[in-house]
Amino acid sequence: MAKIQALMSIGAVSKRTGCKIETIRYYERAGLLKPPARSQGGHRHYSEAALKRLTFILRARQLGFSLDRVRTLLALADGEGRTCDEVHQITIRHLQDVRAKQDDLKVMEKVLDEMVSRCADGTLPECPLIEELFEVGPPA
Amino acid sequence: MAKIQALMSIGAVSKRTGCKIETIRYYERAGLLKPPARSQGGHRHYSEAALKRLTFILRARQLGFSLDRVRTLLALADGEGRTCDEVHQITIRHLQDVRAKQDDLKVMEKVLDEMVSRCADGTLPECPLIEELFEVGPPA
DNA sequence: CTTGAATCTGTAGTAACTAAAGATTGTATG
DNA sequence: CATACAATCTTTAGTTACTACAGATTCAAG
Repeated sequence: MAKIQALMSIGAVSKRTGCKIETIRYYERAGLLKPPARSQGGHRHYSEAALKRLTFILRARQLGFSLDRVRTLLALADGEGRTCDEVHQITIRHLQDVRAKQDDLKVMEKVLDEMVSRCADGTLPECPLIEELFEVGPPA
Repeated sequence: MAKIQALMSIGAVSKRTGCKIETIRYYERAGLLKPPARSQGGHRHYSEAALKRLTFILRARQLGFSLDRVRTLLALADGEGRTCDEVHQITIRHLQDVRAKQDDLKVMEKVLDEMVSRCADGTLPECPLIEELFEVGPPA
């Protein structure tokens, strides 16, 4: 009673997901994708389920989850006892990380913007930008 | 007519800059810091100028410049023909990168925030967060 | 002079891939 | 069926910016 499944080559999966072949193999090595069926010659053949799993990984990566967190997320999705609570926790924590990163970048942006405007045209022989970076004290 | 200079050990430089010893040596290997003077026994001795240079690197890194860009910046600072213009260009480009990264993070934040609020309490047996990530179409 | 802290070099590990070499397999066509 | 060529295979090394050892010296204080 096994379901009839159309299996895909790694190239086909790559095309359908936009994920490079090497990366797919890398995810397998990294334990995120289960080792797929093989042809007699050893070529990988993927099921639709495997493709879905890869999509999950790709989506999570797009959202900035580390591979390690993706691994955890997948483990939760795999295990029966998925309470949703842990997933919730991980996502919240990640959201906090994303916000913290934004704050860092905002600070960078501000300083850079000030530096650039202080040196608006780039025609001076001495460079205020460089001087600023060389200053020993804290940034203006 | 050489200037009298108080030389510092690598540990002293580390303490004054907050940069780890290994990182200082790494910057030397990476060609960002010039090989310093050595004692007879081979220990590094740094001048104030070297410390300033390290400060420059650290400051630029804090602002998110890649080591490669820092290298370029230092080369410009070193060379006589520093018009400031190139420095200006690099900084502007970097500022654009910083802004682009912020935009990416904003998108992530939005999606994550929506996901979390859709799954507010984490008490459900099935997890909307997980389901969402498994969806094959584009994210909501 | 002796100890203990500091430093030395060199290698390997981290994250998340990417690339390339060289061998093998799969498949389309004559 | 033969053959050519594309696709895939494994393994290894490169990337970025460090960090962390191990084992050998060297420095500085008492």
